[in-house]
Amino acid sequence: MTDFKKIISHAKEYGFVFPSSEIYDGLSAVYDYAQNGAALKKNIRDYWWKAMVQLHSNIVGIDAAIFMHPTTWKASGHVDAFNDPLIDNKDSKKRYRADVLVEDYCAKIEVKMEKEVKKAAKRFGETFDKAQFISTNPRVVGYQDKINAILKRLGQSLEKEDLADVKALIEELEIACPESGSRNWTDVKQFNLMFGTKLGASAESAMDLYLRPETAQGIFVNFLNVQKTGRMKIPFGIAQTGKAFRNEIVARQFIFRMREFEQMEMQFFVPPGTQKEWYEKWKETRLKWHLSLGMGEDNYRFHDHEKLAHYADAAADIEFKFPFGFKELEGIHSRTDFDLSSHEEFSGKKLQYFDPERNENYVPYVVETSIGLDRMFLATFSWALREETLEDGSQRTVLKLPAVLAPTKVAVLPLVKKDGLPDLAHEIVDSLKWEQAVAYDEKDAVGRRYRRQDALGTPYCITVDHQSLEDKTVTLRDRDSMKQERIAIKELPAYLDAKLNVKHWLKNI
RNA sequence: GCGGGAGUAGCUCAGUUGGUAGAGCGUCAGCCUUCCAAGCUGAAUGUCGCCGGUUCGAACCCGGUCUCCCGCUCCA
Repeated sequence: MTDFKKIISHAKEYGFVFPSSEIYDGLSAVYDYAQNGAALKKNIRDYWWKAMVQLHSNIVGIDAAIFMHPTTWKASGHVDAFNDPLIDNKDSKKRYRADVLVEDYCAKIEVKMEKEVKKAAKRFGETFDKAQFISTNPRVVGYQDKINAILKRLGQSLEKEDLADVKALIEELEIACPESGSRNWTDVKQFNLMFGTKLGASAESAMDLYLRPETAQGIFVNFLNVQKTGRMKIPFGIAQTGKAFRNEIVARQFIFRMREFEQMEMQFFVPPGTQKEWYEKWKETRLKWHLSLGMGEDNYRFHDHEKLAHYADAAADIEFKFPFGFKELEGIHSRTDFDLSSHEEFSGKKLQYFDPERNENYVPYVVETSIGLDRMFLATFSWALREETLEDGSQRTVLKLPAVLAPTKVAVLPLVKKDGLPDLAHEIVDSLKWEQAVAYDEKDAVGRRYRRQDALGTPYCITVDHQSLEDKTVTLRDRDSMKQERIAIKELPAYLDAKLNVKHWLKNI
């Protein structure tokens, strides 16, 4: 594994990833995919789409808009979950969610209250009436009233977005930083992780909108449309790739966490009660997809969530060993019927499926697979980049991308640029370009051209020499082994197809 | 958001006590034709991140600002 800085500069130098608007000093946590990066990204996307949509007769793909009706985000829980009031402690420099600080404070009172109840239980023994005690003991009632008052005030302040009062509450309760014990707080600031924008050109008639923070909701709101028009029978899936946007407080680590990013998602709709087995099945299926690329079993691991999001009854990540450690690459979530039920509630429309086998209507349960395309790009790119020391002691930089994903599959190189070799090379380019991404290069010594293609991740180089003119054969050089073999020009399409066709890569999935 | 470090050619980096910029690699053109970078000749490319200040004079000193990296924090 190469060091992270090297990866970033290689991505820039060889036309994979550029900082956005670089001539204006860039834009924080926004990057552009360049000529080779866009090709690699597209190949990853296609590889996913083929595995998920094309190879599954019961999964279809859609492309929902980035803008959605604002109520969508109320139903999904994002308006609440992605809106955090945060406060910093000036001494410890730690940041907390202001509401959590207050809630933790209440939890402490509750602990005291329980102690009181336990003590009483001991004292009264058999005759202890717990409910009676809680509702009549003045000290316990006092605790309860206090908790209720605090939470009520917190709720109201958050509702009104009265952040000054949230701070006042923290100060009045004399809540101290758990780390430093200090009560030296900053003001409470509201962080909204969703990007807001306006629909409508004139200010008065404009409607507040959000750029979608996840693509999943575009699938949920279309659930019934797809089910009916596609005559889909449960279990079935809807897949989608597309951009999502999050106003991360800290977005960093190159393209790992960007404010604008692309997701590849599939929501799989199943009968209630069967979600657990489908969850396990998709965990396994998705891991197989990753392993099919040959980037090493040891570089992946599952991480099961202890703490679950508001919509999930089970969740796991597939983590990949990035240059900065194991990090989330893909999530598999059992989302229950939370989303569809919530959309039913907010829209007043039924989002149910009639199951002829069960002879009943129900809101399906959902198992989601969600992978970050940019993260997959970074995983692939960082895994592939190597500095190799060869047997003769010389060095080479090589990008060992899985061949099926490489931006350029074949480079055709005339050994020298005379004697008609370029003409034959161009003929070969023209014959191959319908099936493969092909490059042509005649500049510099052929060894140097091999190294150039190595750095770009091109898996095969075809060299046209003088013998080629006589017997219509060329040499074919393999990027990883650097070995060459002589092959007839007319055999090239079949040879390349055997190495590069997606079906050979995905056959075990 | 806090703390630390850094921004000079496409990349990696020099640049002395302030005197208006260099190297290596890469790129381009040509020569040479040789199957694994670093042969020869020539060339292009910089408002020294940006703005302001001090100074006769700023890549260098001062202030501000933007961006990137590391750690903390936050997030799925």
